[in-house]
Amino acid sequence: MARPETRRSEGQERGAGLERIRDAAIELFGRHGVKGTSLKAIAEHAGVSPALIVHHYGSKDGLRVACDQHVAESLLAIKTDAVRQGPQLDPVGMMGQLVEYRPMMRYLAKTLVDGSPHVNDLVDQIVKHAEQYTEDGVSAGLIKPSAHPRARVVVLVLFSLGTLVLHQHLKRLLGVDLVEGDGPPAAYLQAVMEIYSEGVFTPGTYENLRSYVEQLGEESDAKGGNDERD
Amino acid sequence: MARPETRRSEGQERGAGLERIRDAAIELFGRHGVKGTSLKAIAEHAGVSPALIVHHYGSKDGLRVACDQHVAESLLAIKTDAVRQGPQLDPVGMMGQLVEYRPMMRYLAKTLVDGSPHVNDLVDQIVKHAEQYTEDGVSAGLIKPSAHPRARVVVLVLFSLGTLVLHQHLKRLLGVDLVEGDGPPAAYLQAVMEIYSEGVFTPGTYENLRSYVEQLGEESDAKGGNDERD
DNA sequence: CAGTATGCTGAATGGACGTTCAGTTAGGGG
DNA sequence: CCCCTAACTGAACGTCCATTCAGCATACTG
Repeated sequence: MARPETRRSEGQERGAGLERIRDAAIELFGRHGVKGTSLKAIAEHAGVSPALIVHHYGSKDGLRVACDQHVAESLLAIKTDAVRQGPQLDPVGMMGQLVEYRPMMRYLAKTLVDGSPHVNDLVDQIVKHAEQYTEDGVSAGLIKPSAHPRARVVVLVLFSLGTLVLHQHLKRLLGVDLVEGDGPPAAYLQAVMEIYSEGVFTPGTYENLRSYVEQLGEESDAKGGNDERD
Repeated sequence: MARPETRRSEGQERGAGLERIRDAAIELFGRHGVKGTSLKAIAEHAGVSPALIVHHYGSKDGLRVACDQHVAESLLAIKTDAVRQGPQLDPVGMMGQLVEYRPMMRYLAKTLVDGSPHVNDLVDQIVKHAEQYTEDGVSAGLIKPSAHPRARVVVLVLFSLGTLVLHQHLKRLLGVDLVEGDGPPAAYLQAVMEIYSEGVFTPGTYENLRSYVEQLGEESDAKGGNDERD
């Protein structure tokens, strides 16, 4: 090779590596999973050499941690930020509509399952946030009070995150894409809203199940295997 | 059926390989994911050599397909089988309590995300099953009728599968383990039941959101294209 | 008993991967 | 200008992995 004045072939500048690498990693980790993505692939996607990634992040795992942190911070920032979505029916479900955050949503959907500390922190804070949000809703008379407030919030958040994780199935079964769709996932939101508004069981069923479930509660109390958190 | 008494090194019998290998694979795939499990590890866990796995299943992917099939068939069998659990509040959530199926639950929880044809089929059939089950419930007056029956069923199934997939988080946040727990996941079931019985939103909120969500439905029907929201 | 199919293995192969390293290029401050 | 630092690379290394292969041992068949 001759010695060109600018060695970067196409518009690539020196020093833009760190973020570019991290974003490429989030993109590919989100699409093919961490184990399914090689440093070489990330390097190509970012227009750098594999060695540079290690130089910057120490190791593949170091890069993964950096991605975790960045995704957690970013998503938490816009969550805390504002109620950007009108009524926040299903915050997590709606967030995929914000185009800029789609790669992070994909990343979340993939990494929520193999559990890293930072992603766990993110989930914890989403729950915490939802707890506050729910309490406010109860005070404002928008949300019904609950006999098990914390458990309800946790379950609601996991419902929401769960459908995000399983968005491929939602797409296949309902034709609604939480991550790639170009509009609000209407059919999904309609169903969710109906469930959360009207419930699913009839009042009679409620009464029948109540005794059964309360009995469960007593059993597990007797066993003493339940620890309250925070 | 009588097996000859050939002693292998340590209690291992000849010819017991196929199932033993497949079960070991389900166990390890479920614990560490498919990409995170080597044939060597499976071989050791099954007490055979890696070569034998390939001999039987052709390739790692062949083994994976066999696992998919077996898990799908088994779980579908007991689902179709009977209502073994008293009131089937959350069939998927409760199924992990059946000790014999725990490895399969773990396997499901891991592989639901990276989507294989057989697992997709399984999900489809669970939905189909739930659709029937729900219709019956409606007829019997136990379950409220829905304006979007199919969407509601899909969402309910994905809620259930979603919490299964995220069972580690449920464990961390609520101390309830859907897969390893030794009793019914009481706190989880209580919350689920409350949500499904009473709903979450107050009637007033319902009315407010109704117009919003129905508007979504119209938009997606008309499909105008870009929607900018502040 | 001979022959063959089958369960099974150890060793070898080739490729992919994460990581290391020596060295090159550019930039900025003295 | 020189030197220091930091970005960056190609090549090499060692490891792990899925897969192949030749061959052994056992069981079945005629």
